[in-house]
Amino acid sequence: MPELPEVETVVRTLASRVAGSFIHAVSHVRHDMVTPAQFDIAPALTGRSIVRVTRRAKRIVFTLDTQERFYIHLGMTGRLTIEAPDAPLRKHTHLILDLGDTLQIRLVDPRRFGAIVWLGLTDHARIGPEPLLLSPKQFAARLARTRRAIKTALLDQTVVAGVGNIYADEALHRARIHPSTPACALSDTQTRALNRALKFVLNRAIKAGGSSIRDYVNAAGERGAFQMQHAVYDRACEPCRTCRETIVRIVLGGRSTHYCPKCQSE
DNA sequence: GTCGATGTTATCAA
DNA sequence: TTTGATAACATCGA
Repeated sequence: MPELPEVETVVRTLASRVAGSFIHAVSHVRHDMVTPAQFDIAPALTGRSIVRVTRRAKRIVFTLDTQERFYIHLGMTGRLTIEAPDAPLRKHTHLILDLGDTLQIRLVDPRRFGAIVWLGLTDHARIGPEPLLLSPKQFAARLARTRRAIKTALLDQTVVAGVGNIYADEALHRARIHPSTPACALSDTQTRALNRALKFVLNRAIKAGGSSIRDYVNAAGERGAFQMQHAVYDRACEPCRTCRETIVRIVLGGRSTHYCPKCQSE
């Protein structure tokens, strides 16, 4: 579900409501979703205040009054929502932060591919740069280092951090690049086009509140609308919105990949 | 009931 | 070192 635009939307809908809040209690902790493995997250959070909520790649980062931090990753099916304490408990609720009489933050994640990661005062492990802040030159240099298919390289979080299956396909279509092209074989013109396309698509998706294909909702429980604007993702066998050619679905690096054979010829 | 698919990523082996 | 395959999991639809 959640790639950079979805996570950004969750952060935006969450931050203003919970920044400055005191954490009264922590419950429903699913301990096998917590990293480090034996870390007891509840006492670390209880009695702290949330100073701010920010995004790094697909991670929702909470900074506490102690300057310690933790982040939540939503995996494929995670939802992080603001709820009233008396709201019915959804199945697969794996964390509840009690922020007072009227406010809770709840993590619901059926597949449990998400994670609750305590950082403390340490930094994030090494992941790639934010795609929205990346210069064409930096972008080209990172892509030149790998021979994998460009689609696969875009999904590698150490190359750029935050792009997932939807926005990789969408950006490649916009840049008119075939997803199987080796990353290191892209021309200067192509890497520049892809850099621009990636930023354009991500910014557009953020404006639309993200893509809701199935589970994704923002912190207020609302769906995104960007799926209405998808050029190729989840549109196999449908006509390309640019040229009317039929969109094709293939599997690349184990992930379904959608492209237009005419706009994105090899 | 079975099979294959789903927006992610850590881990392992070649 | 790099990269491809697999597993972690629940749910839905054919």
